[in-house]
Amino acid sequence: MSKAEAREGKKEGNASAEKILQAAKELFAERGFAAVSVRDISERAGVNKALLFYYFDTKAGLLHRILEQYYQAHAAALAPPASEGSTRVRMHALVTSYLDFMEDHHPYLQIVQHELQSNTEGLSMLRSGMRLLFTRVEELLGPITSDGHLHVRQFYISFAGLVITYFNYAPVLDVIWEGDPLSASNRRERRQHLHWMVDRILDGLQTCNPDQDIG
Amino acid sequence: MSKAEAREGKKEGNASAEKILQAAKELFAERGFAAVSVRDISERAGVNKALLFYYFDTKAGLLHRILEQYYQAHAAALAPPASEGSTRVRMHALVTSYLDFMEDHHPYLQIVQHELQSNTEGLSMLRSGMRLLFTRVEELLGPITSDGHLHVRQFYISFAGLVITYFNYAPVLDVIWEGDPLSASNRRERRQHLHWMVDRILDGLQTCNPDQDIG
DNA sequence: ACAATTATTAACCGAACGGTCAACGCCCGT
DNA sequence: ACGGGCGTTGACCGTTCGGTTAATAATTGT
Repeated sequence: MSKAEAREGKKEGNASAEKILQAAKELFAERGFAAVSVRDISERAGVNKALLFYYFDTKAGLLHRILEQYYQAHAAALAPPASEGSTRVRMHALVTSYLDFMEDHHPYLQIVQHELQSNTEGLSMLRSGMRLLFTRVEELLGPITSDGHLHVRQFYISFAGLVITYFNYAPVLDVIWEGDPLSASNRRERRQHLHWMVDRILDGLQTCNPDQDIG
Repeated sequence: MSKAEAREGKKEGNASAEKILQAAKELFAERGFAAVSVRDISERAGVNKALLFYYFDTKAGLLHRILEQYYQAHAAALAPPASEGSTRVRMHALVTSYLDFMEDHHPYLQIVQHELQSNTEGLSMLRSGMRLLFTRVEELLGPITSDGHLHVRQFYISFAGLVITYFNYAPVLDVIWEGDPLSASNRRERRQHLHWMVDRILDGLQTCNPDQDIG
């Protein structure tokens, strides 16, 4: 066990460590892991550069810690808030909580997107986070899809894509949208559209077989 | 006009320049712009490092050139292949050609995703590329959506998200899929699902008003 | 009060970075 | 045969990188 790992356990809530984490979250999201230097982070956090290595062994260790926190929070946010109600109601609740988390943790998606392209060890964490959401969708859709679990994975990645892409492409959507795509009214419009999409998909699942051949 | 810009015009098809472009495409896609050094690129291309600055003024200029090529190719790929047929048929054709391009130009999406997070000038190119695809979707869906152009932008980003996300998350989908998500059979399964989604959405557009309030 | 532990700092390190430059081989028109 | 571009090279430059270290300030247990 390294010094920094031991430090994590004891002094989790240290003020300087928190400032470093916050600064690193922002910078990794803005420019990506490789484009951010430890000097950048320490300067924004207002602490000495060496402190970063005191609390987190390496620059990569800092990212690791950040992703860990986010995945934990994401898993908690997707914990069954109301396991009552119809599949349709629970599906809408799932999408809503997914959207809420994205809006409340803006750097999260950007860091994940960056991590997706650089083949680091962080991908294994992403996998386990994904598995959780997949399980939830499987619970909801598995019983009602025509051939059970075979196609749930398709719906899973489709739902995730519908939610994620809007935030992912927000920096360049301003040419199509009026004003900031992340403004309150535009986020509301997006929410309405997504819930409409969920309903159309669930309608289709109840009346059709997704196994048709089109081309 | 810089030396390298002049060079681009004259000796576009130079063998060494092409080797550099190819190596850079691969590496930028694998690790992202910031994580790749010009030494990495020149080594994979098998040429001297200084040649990179001879043909492209800077490392950023090289990325610029690559994106330029890809956007040109993407625009061409989405050119109206068959403007005949019903909205439904043309919509399926659009999704098909989008999928084709993604499968044929693997580094493209990865480079774009990286560019999306780093606020470089390259974003303006991304915007113009986006506008083209949006115009196409607008032609197809505008006339049949209940309140015209107001919601087309929502469908646009939704369709794009459905197509893109699968490739974007491919590196971590292997835990949910069996085998490589990019294998021929798995790509075929994804295509079928997407065409089914398109049909369900078009069904909904013809019978419903997307303006309902759900929350 | 004081020793021990913890937190913080400035100075420093070798390596790698993007980029420059003078020179060299090579082909080609004359 | 030879002079002039073009393509190519290795050696070099200043800067910045992630990371270390020894010393010091602050806090804590007794």
